[in-house]
Amino acid sequence: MPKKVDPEARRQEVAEAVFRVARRDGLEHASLRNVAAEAGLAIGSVRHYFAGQSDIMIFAMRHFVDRAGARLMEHVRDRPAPDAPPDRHVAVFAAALAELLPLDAERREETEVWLAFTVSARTRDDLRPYAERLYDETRDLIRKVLAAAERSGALRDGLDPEVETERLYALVDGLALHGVLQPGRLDADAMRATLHRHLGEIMPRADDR
Amino acid sequence: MPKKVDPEARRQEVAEAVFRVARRDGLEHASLRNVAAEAGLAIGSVRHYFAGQSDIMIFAMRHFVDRAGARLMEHVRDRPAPDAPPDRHVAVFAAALAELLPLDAERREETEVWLAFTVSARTRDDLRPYAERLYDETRDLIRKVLAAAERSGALRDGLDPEVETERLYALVDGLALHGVLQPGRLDADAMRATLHRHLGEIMPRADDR
DNA sequence: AAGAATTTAGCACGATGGTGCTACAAAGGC
DNA sequence: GCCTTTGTAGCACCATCGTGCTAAATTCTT
Repeated sequence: MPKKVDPEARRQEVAEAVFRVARRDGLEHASLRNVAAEAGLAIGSVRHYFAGQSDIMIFAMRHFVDRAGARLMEHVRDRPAPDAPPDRHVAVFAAALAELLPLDAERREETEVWLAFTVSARTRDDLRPYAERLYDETRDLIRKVLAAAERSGALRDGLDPEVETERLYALVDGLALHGVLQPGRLDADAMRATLHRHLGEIMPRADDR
Repeated sequence: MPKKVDPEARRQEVAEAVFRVARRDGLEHASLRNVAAEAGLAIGSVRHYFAGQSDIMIFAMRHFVDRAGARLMEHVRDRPAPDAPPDRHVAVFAAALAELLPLDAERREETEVWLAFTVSARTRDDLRPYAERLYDETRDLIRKVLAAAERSGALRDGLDPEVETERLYALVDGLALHGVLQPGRLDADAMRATLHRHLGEIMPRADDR
């Protein structure tokens, strides 16, 4: 037998190459040849682990959604003790939401990949299920953040949970979109300031202006 | 001479064909051949009005930005009399911002095209200037909306204009993004409700819940 | 009616893309 | 040492794409 190779690890390496190409040149340039070159592999080698080109895309997107989704779920676990002061809660909420913004290099990369895939999925049936899953999971995270805020007493009274969920979700994704598309006009500090402004408004005791 | 043809009108027809292809199949499928077929023209015919493929893209995006920008600017003109009641002002603001959301078929189409171009411009130097222009113009519209709200007395006191501009802008674009990418999960009413919720918060007298 | 310019049509070439298929290399079991 | 399995490499084919170029069709002007 040849070199022992973990096929799953190989596939993930290829997926990483897809991400790099998508970020640098756009997802439309993630051809078999370009991806193989980016991964430092021969075309035939890549094809040994994937049935075809669309399988690469599907795997890459699934891999991305899995990773991002898992990391989001960690934030649902790592919530502070119920009797912690509201300020502490708000800080944890802000950290969870910051995970969705391109605030540093790593999260910028992830946001760029997210945008490429999620937009592509609009016109690609084979990718849409994963985009929907990520959308639902993210929305769920935000809903849970708001629910936790309410339980901890940090949240303002009289807010409609559904509307506030969509409002916060839209705000975060809008910031992410702007941060990725116009990096020169919206830097990390501005994104943070905007997010904190919003949180300060719906969680008045944490008004940190 | 052959049929008298207005070259500019022809170019715009081609641009419209680009929009249709981009919405249906994605901008990456807006090839010379596909666009020509969509426009009901022969390839050579299209090429008579454009120097090359990238010129088509550039013209199409410029055409889109011009149209969208002009329509946005109309809303800056059509503001109510300064002495109109604040509620009237808020209604006008909401109408201006609704122009940016996929609330009906026409604006949905426009939002889909906007997303395709604006995302593509991230990795295409030749399109980026137009994306930046549209970004700036839209941000300006929102800044002006907030400034007008302040003058009319509808806006809450003590708000930072820059932060509120970015917050409202991110909210609107986030809603537009979600509305276009997840049409089944965020309908027009939900978008309207979310926008009005936000406006009601920063313009307290128009609280329409 | 004739000529001329504009518009339309399309061939041909090279580049790039996905994919079927074959050939070779490597390494563990016998 | 040999064979079998797994991984690597790549050729060949067809489709699509942009583009240079040529040719035909059309209709206005004279």
